[in-house]
Amino acid sequence: MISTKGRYALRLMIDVAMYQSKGYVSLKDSSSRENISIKYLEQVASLLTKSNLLVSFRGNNGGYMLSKNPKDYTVGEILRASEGSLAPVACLECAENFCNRKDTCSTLDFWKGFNDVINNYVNSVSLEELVEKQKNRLFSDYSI
Amino acid sequence: MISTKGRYALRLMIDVAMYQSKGYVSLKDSSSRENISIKYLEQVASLLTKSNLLVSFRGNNGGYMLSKNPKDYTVGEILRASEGSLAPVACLECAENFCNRKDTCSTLDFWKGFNDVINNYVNSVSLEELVEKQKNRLFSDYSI
DNA sequence: ATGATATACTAGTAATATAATAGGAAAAGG
DNA sequence: CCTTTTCCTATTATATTACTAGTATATCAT
Repeated sequence: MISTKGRYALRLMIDVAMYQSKGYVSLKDSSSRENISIKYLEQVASLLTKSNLLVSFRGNNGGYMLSKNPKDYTVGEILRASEGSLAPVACLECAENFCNRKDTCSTLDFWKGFNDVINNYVNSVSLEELVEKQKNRLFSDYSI
Repeated sequence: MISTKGRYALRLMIDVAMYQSKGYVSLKDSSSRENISIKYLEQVASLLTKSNLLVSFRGNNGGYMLSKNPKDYTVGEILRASEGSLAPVACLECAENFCNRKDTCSTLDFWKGFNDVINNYVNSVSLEELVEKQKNRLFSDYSI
């Protein structure tokens, strides 16, 4: 289960991508558009900035911008920066498996396959795809 | 992240499948083979029994057996019985999405795709596959 | 300079979930 | 009747989640 950190991070990245054309996007604006507590969003933004997925600028007219083109982000890197590992079991979190059952475990291969399927999916979706979909949704919104 | 409930449930199902030829498999035996607390394994077994994935028998020479052929179980149903939903986000846990953002959410399609990928994988692996792999591992174990 | 605005960093906290442990009741067989 | 086993409920220590709060620091407009 993905926590609010990862979910908010993804929404923030999409929001920044959609509004950064006019300059740095402040959390005040993002948080009100996305209905997320600004103080909590600060912590999420901090994770993304530390991982160099966002660039921050302090002070008046400050805020955040993307560090690269939306097409060059995968959702996977955004989720891993905010959530930590997406591994379904602890023994697959880092490259080396330290579990002492690893040579006889009846389920390890299954979990490895699961881990691969998860990472293949999140790495196959780009931020750009989500941003374009959302732009189309907003432009074609003829509801009252 | 899959919790101990789901991981132990899967190992228990494999263990029962491997040893049920001689009759009901007791948790005393399974727990010592798998190095899992018997009291905790009781709770896991209870979930599987309530979902009719295991059949229990009380008293002397009692224990658990599978309710059907190993090839007719998917890992998905075992994990869902023990873990609950495997949905990556709460709004996809039940058939109807009650989230009030569902019509404008920029990330819902992504999460739906994620949910599909997860369920397709866990539903594609049968208990039999894991049991056969484990049997081969034990038979070909020439280590001291 | 000063004040408004914004991020950066650290600490605290209520609620919930996890991973057990514990005790006893009920069933079945010898 | 005694042993073995599942069944059921309660308790608990620890960790995680999802925030809230406060303060420091940077930037810009006036």
